[in-house]
Amino acid sequence: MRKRSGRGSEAHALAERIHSVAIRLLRRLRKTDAVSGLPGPKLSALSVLVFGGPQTLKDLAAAEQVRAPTMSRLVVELAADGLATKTGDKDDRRVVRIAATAKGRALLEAGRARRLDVLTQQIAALSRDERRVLDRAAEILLRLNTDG
Amino acid sequence: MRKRSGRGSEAHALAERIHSVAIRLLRRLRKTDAVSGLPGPKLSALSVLVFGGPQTLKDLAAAEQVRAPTMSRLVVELAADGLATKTGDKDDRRVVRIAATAKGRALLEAGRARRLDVLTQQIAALSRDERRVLDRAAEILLRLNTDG
DNA sequence: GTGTTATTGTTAGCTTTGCTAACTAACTAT
DNA sequence: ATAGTTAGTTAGCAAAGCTAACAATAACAC
Repeated sequence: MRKRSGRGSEAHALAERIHSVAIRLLRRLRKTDAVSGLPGPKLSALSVLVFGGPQTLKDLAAAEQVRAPTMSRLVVELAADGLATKTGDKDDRRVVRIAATAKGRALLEAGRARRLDVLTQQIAALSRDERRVLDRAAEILLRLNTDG
Repeated sequence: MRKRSGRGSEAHALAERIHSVAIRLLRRLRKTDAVSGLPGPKLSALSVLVFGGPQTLKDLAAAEQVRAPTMSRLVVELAADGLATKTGDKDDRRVVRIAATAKGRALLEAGRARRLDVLTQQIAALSRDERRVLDRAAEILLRLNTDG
């Protein structure tokens, strides 16, 4: 065990709390998957397609921090459900361009809204100051995730 | 599609960002599981045992927001690794009291530290103000999770 | 007391999502 | 041309979640 003190131990304790909160938050949200009809990872990938535009499989996998075979299967399943399309690239015939369909866009909005409904309402009930704190925290964590 | 405006849409957008950040954070942390030797959910259950003391299976499942059969299996596996023990209750012979072993306690600390090492270092590198924001955010989210 | 109901935990079997290893197809460079 | 690199897929495995069905025990009703 490494010795920790001062800022180190403080950072460690904070890391544990954030870790713990994130686990419980996602477990809670997952319970609504059955209602929304689309599990979290697919919803998340679809979201990247909708908001980030068409992507290659590689980029999509990177954006979702997942390996290529994992994303390959997710995309096959999204395509089977008519939520996304796979199109060969003209210039480089190895790559597959993946895009959300209109049905995918529609389902995304409905699905995400329902999945996040409780959380949305809870957040709406917070004070303006508390929402600002959450907003800034999300920004900071996003930065940490991307810097990697 | 429900119409959203004002505080509603703001809350919805914030909920999406938090959701997204949480997913990516945990995916990132999971990559170190192989190193720590113990996957996230087991580490998390062990943590509850260490910090919350011996528990029945039902309480442990509830604490981890997981169904009984899921926790049952996790506990069997923890016990197989010598990290936890299962003891029959004297008064009510249906219940099983689950406790962390010394080995479990030791591994918990080492494992969690390693799992959270990168995050800890990143947090330590933040400004004091940023750490305060994360701390408050964790507090708020914890409250939302528990109120649920 | 005896029969019914509720609670605790387990077993069996399914699903989803992640991985690595091994492969094909296609592009790049020497 | 030949070698190496890159994009994606396929196959097969493991972890972790679930429901349904069951056994054992406790609690309750009468």
